[in-house]
Amino acid sequence: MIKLVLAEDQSLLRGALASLLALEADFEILADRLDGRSAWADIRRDPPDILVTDIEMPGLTGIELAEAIKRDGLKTRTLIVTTYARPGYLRRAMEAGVSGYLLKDAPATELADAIRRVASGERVIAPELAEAAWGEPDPLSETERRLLRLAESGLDSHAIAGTSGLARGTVRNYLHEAISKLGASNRIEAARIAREKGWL
Amino acid sequence: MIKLVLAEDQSLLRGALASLLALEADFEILADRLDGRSAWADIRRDPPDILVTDIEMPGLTGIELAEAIKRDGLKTRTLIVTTYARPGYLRRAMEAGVSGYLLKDAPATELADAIRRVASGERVIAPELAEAAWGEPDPLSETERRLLRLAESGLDSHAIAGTSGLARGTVRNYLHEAISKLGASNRIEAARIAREKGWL
DNA sequence: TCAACGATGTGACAGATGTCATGGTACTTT
DNA sequence: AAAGTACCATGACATCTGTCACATCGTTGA
Repeated sequence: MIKLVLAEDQSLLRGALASLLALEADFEILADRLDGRSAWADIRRDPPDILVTDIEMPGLTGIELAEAIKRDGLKTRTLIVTTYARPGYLRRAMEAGVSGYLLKDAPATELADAIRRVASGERVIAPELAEAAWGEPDPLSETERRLLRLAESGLDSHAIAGTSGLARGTVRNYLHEAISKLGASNRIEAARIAREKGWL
Repeated sequence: MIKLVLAEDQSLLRGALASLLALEADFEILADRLDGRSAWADIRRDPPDILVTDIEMPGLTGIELAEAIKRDGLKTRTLIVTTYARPGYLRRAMEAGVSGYLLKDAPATELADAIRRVASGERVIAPELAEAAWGEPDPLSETERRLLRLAESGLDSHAIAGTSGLARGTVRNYLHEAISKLGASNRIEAARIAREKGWL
């Protein structure tokens, strides 16, 4: 019997998956949660064999859950199920020691199969991503990432300086660095590129 | 027997919903499609009672499907199921004559219920949105919307002028209009606001 | 200790952007 | 016919942005 915990913030999908997986004779669903923090409480109390989780959730992200599991040395293996085919996400997930990374574009029938394979110790990566995993590494520094995020929301250099405690000129220097690293021609394009690659 | 067509581009969700709905004794799923165009072919050939559809899909959007159904006078009633709680989307959906608008945050059990209510002639709107429906109307002209979309991707005024066949100064005037209508302080913030409200 | 390095900051300049006044055309409404 | 309402355009100006050279300061490694 493979014991599962589900973490997914889209209720419709979570409910549908829970019903569907519950139909499989060899699965037992211990809990389904819509945020990372309550899922973590469940996992800690009674570690399941497999955690099936989204990445972007309120509270803790799926990747942070995987890191916590690794840190505490729990037996639980993590299977990420996400919308985003972004190399940066996959890279961070691998570093966090996840055992599987599927896309929500995958056919539903593949999920049960992937869960069984992960449970038996295999590693499952969405084929679309298998190669991209070894794509370019994230070139951004933490500061550049932080400022790019602020710029993305429409703040100007002065406002960014205010909220980040830097000088106006320094902000422009960092954004300039980000722009040139990403081959963009302005901060907007830079933010778009970084987001597409999963670096934001 | 309620005949259904499903249109949803996330295969995992589509598959899970199809399996789940197929379990209901009074539902019959005629087709499940991942793009608007092939769903439209199915609907035209043999109009179902209900179309359950996402909004953002390749080919045709769910709203465009609803418009096509209305235009051709088919008996099919449309139930939108989307991630986006944006007043603008809801407004456009209502204008297209949809019978229901649910969020993917809704519990899975609500979907079958909503389908039955729509089939019996009721109108079902996600409660979170019932009020927002009467929110501010979209203040943007088509041109402003178009240029805002281009600006959002990081093109500068010159590039936008090139791809849209306008003069550089005209582009800035339109963006200025959009910025002031939306109470933003630059084009980036304007694009963000418009997107959040569902006007982009 | 000293050099190297990274994070932060300044000043200057060209070019892009936001703002405003102004004017033209075409289409609709009254 | 007159007024109103998009739409398209130009010119001018202040401000913001992107770029670059250079300076400061603290930490780290040799």
